[in-house]
Amino acid sequence: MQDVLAITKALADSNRVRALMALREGELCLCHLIHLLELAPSTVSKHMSILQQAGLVETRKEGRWIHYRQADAPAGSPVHGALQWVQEALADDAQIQKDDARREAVCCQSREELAECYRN
Amino acid sequence: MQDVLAITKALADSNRVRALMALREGELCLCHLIHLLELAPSTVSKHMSILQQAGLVETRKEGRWIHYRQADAPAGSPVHGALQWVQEALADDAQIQKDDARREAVCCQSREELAECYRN
DNA sequence: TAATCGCTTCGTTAGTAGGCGAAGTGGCGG
DNA sequence: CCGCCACTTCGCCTACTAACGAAGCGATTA
Repeated sequence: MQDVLAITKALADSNRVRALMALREGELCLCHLIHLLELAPSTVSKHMSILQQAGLVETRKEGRWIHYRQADAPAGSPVHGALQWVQEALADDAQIQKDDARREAVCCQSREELAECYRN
Repeated sequence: MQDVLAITKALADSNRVRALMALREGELCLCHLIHLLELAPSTVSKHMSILQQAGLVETRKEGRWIHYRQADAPAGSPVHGALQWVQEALADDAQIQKDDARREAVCCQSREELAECYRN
């Protein structure tokens, strides 16, 4: 029960759902997600931590960057089912499509542009 | 997005999940659910209203009783997918199995026993 | 038609969750 | 090894949510 509730609670916030959907087509590091969601670094970090606790997201450390990706849980597991469900349910969502476009732009930004969010 | 969030928020509370799972094998009226969850009538009413708003449950009015049942949403819809997912994820859950046993007992209770929750 | 029944709505209270900025942590580069 | 960079943790504030009892509402029963 607790693991299921961790998943549903993680999915019960629009910013976390947007972040999770942004990871559909490959991994992103935190600064990408900060730009995508337009929230403070500490806020996004907390959101990703909640997604990770629920098992929906995994991380990969590369130097001082942390790359987030959707978890590749075994088929039939609650996490796998939840990821399948949310992606199918939001395939045509307007906000997600806006984010997809923005994701492209953000990924093309230079390291300097991405780092601005930490300095201001 | 909003409809998906309504579903995940509805599923992000253990009492609502328990109520929803109790409706797997047929409809129940509010007094049954009150006994099952051991909460105040107003609280259970609110929970069921949230599940209904999310489209996860439907109601049938019969006299002064309101029977709740799981929604039979079309296959492929977010609601259908969510119901499938939660039932698969919690098939072997300990709390749900306890509730299943309790459900049997509650359904056998007389109308007087069921009505006590409104009087005390 | 008056009383009762099953449920809902209202108002309140306590606990939780999301947001931010400031300070802390650990890995890299100069 | 000193400072910087990407990220996390902490402390605080605001807003929301779950819980309850009391009062209200529509439908049935007496």
